[in-house]
Amino acid sequence: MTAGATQPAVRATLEDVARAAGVSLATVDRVVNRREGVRAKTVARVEAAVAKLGYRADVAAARLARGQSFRFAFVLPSGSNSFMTNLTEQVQRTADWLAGQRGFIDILHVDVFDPDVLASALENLSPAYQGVAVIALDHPRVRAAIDELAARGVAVVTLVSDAPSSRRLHYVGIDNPAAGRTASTLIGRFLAGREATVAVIAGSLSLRDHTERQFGFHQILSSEYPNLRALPVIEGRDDSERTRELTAALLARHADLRGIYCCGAGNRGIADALEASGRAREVVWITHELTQYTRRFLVRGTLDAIINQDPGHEARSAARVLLAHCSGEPISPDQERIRIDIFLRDNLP
Amino acid sequence: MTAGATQPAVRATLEDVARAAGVSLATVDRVVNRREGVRAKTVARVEAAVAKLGYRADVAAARLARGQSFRFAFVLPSGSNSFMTNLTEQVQRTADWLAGQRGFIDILHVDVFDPDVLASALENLSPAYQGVAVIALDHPRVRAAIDELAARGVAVVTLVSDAPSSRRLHYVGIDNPAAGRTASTLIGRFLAGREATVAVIAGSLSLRDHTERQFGFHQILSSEYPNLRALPVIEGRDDSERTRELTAALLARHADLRGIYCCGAGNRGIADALEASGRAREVVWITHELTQYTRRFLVRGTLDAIINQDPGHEARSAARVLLAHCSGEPISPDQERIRIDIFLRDNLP
DNA sequence: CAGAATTTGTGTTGCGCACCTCAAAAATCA
DNA sequence: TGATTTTTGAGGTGCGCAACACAAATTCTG
Repeated sequence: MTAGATQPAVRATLEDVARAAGVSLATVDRVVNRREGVRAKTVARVEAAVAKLGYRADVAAARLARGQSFRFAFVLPSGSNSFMTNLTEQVQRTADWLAGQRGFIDILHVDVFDPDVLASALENLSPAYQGVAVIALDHPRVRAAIDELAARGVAVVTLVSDAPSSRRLHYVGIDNPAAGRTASTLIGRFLAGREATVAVIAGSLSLRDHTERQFGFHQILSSEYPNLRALPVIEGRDDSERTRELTAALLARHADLRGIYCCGAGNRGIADALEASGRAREVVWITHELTQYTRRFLVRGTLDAIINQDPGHEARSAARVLLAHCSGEPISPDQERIRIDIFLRDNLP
Repeated sequence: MTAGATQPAVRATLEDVARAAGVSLATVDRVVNRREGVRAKTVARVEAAVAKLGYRADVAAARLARGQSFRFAFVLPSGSNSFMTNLTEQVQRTADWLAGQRGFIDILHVDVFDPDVLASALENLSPAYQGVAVIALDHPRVRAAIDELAARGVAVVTLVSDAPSSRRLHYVGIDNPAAGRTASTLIGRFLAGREATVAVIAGSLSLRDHTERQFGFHQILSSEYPNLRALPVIEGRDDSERTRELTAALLARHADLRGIYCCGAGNRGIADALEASGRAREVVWITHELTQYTRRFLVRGTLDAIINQDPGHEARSAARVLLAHCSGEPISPDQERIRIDIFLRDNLP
């Protein structure tokens, strides 16, 4: 048995460092908090002592002494599909957790799909907030509102849907073109060289994430799977009934339809149409977001794979990024990277 | 715009609760920390005040006042493949993080594949540790060692590899049979009904996780894909060279070999053999764990999918579970559930 | 070398809580 | 009713650190 670097049984305090460096507490404080007025030589002495003792500030004590607290706003959609409901619940849980860390989250519900409404919600946000997480829209007014918040010193993170050219601090969400490519590869591989027609159903092509997904999807489909022919993208407006009708029409018109990629919501409509047509098993259907419904469709075999982003991870990540930024701490990029999950029937959580 | 429940600007303190309940600080303290000697009526009054003010103990202040610190041992394998190297690095990072929370992690390197060595390492562990995370072996002596630790009041979590019938507190790792089923579905779907032979390569069938994976794999293969014929499991001992030879022999002997599932290590050997045979593109190869090598094979197209467990998540989860247990806090199960990641070329992180 | 500027030391306060002691008040019992 | 037990209050201490004021020591300037 080999022991790794064994740590001291109890942590070193600022006083230990002061003693070891032969300086006073105040000087150590000046050094560790990077204040002015300490000679380079003394700084070096203190830093040597810090390194030697392995001193690390006790974050609990530091936060307590600083007495700082944080207030964040999460701007979420008011009209809600299953995914957004999940997300809201996860944000609520994150808020409970953060309340123990002197952080407060207010959840504001807004019609985030109307750029003007969203923008004015952001513009009229109470100045009490040090940070904002928002399901953004890639629209000039929204971008301007985000930039203005940033200019006021408010940390803004975009959640799930990005506003790439804005001055937001960070984007918490998946790489949507990559998600589309993933869907394409799954359909291409599952169809394994067979000649067929493939349909793409989006909620709306004015939503940046849907557009990016279908872009990635078509990119791979056309370059890697010449045997597959993609139909023009259909917009189901994330509405189940409308999506059902569109899907039924597609199935009726195209006897060789073997693949459906849905890059938005409205999955219940697709499931209904597929099951009614009796072709559920021969059509490879891939969609986004694990919900109680998509889970059921996947288990039943109507749905072949789910591409998912974990709302719990996203909520926590947004909170961590805001908190870290406001307390001047670094973030660890690979913990905050939101993965593109693929769920088959067998690896459902 | 609708506002959710807006929280008070600044948290309520114990004193606020005392004032609101019309009792003294000491009594509030007795109630919130569940000490003896308070009348039921008073308890109710205090709890009502707590609820009304939304009081939540400031974890920073509480930890500071309690002055408690924790010491955990992580028992990791000394001989190391890429996955274990990654895991060790992630544990190291977790240790850095935990050091700010009055938690200390010592990493002990042990030959975890020898039950006797592992068991005696656990038996001889310093009593200074309140918690242990261990890559377990499902073996009577190891189980006994874990049970003894648990009996001594040490919290034990198994990491990556479980010892199911032991008295460990928690298992941090994936559901291995489900991972095997996932691999089976991927190979079955990618081969899409074609008649073919499929090989399974394990490190060793005495490793519980490898056995469970191949069990799940065969379960689905035989029930769902009658067109696929599985060869007897081969043991590559997680050694690249040996695995290369075995794979080359398989390829030479079976002209209709179209699928390989590797549920252990030795992937470099498989890649070499596949590429040397010129059949890399026609054979569907699925393996475990994202490493620098498997990533390269996947991008190149030799490998078709990676089934992964996130070592960073596992390291942090183990630490969180130990910390929560030792401070009597609850854990949130779905944050601690380790997912079975599927990586294709397109959704690599 | 005096005087000014810079650097360092001493000391204090308070963050919110846990934990302790001792006394006072209230409830219970005989 | 008085004696006993139970419950409550008041108050203090310290955890490790940040933040500040002010004095002392050191260095630099003319």
